[in-house]
Amino acid sequence: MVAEDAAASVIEKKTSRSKTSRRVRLTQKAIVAAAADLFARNGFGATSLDEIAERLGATKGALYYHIKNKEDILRHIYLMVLTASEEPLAEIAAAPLPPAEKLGRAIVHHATVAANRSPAMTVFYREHPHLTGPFAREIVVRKKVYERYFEQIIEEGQAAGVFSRAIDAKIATFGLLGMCNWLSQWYQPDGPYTHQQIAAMFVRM
Amino acid sequence: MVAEDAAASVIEKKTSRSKTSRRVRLTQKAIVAAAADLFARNGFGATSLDEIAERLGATKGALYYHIKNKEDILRHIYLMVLTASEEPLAEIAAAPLPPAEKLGRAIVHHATVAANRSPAMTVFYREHPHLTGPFAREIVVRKKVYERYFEQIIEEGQAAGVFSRAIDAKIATFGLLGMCNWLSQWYQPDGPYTHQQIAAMFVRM
DNA sequence: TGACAATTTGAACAACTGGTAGAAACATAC
DNA sequence: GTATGTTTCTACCAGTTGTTCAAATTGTCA
Repeated sequence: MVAEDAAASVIEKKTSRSKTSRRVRLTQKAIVAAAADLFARNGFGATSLDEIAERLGATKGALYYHIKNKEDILRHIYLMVLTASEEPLAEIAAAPLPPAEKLGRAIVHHATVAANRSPAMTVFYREHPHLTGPFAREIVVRKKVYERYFEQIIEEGQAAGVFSRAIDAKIATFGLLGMCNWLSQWYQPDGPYTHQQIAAMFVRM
Repeated sequence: MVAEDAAASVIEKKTSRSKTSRRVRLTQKAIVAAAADLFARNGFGATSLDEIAERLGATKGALYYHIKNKEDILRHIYLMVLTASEEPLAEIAAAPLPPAEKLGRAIVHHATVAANRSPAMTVFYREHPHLTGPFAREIVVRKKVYERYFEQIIEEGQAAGVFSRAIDAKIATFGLLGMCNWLSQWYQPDGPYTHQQIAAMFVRM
């Protein structure tokens, strides 16, 4: 019944469009945002270009003026997430701060990205098998670089004697990232805690 | 070219099969296992029944003798994961142990499931939107029950004064589960650590 | 206004999808 | 051997998919 309602509203849009004789203004950004939402909800393989176009009040053919193909949309989602994640983390890692403070800020940053870009983030950690060619390899590399920042901060802390050496830095990194990434699966902005509060609890852990 | 090779090998199989006049023996278990692997790799929506049949050296039509439809396969994967997860955790939660020991065992158990049933586990946390009807609701409920066990153990520990009250039990649960679930994304059985060792490190965290 | 570029449409396409029906191959018991 | 029930194969259907493209529409600016 939800699907029927959605379909009905689209028909409404279409008829009102033909009345006012106005067409929709598409942008690459809007396409990527709508697609991220649908990919997160239904998966890349199960989302059709028709659905994406429908949500934007346009037709499938129009999409191809702004994007190369379906995978191209996915590529843009990955670039979006990466550009929002990498730079701030690199700054934190390079800042002249004690390791504990660095780690805290890094976790807050990552949790913020996970909470804010929720749909894109969900896609990011789900649909990488659908990326092909050199771009797929690039993403793997950049993901590893990203993880490496956390690892280095933890190693720094261990060398300085503020973090326990009982836990391997790699495993600790995966554990921390796992906690944060899992956020995008359950976090609701209108819940009892903000993502900053949650990040603070993670830091304490 | 990969697809062509695969197609070629199938033709080979078919001809050799008709030569030796032997057909494949299918079981529901084998179908579900093969499907879990493909779903984990390519996603539910992007995996066709032809591919599943191909991997088993059979044809699509034969699958339908053992399963009701495509979603039915997904249902079996979910039941597999749940039956392997629920009972042991319930036992741990009910055992007369100190909360710290309970939590440790629960984490080890969950990490073990995440590491062992890796493909099924990946599917479990990815493809729930493709479950429909009452079964979908049942899964949500059983997932929540599962999480509730962890929450209760933590609350127990907080009441006994062994765990810090600074962290909300719900958030702590999501954090711990996040760490473990993330395992299925990166854990390799031939890596430097066993899943027990990793679980032990998580417990220490 | 008119001309030219930017944008959208709508139809067509080949390939593929989940699902079905009935014939064919098999195993088992007699 | 035949008869019977189980399992797999082949061939097909109707619907959907990503992608292309000429034609139609809109925006822009002289």
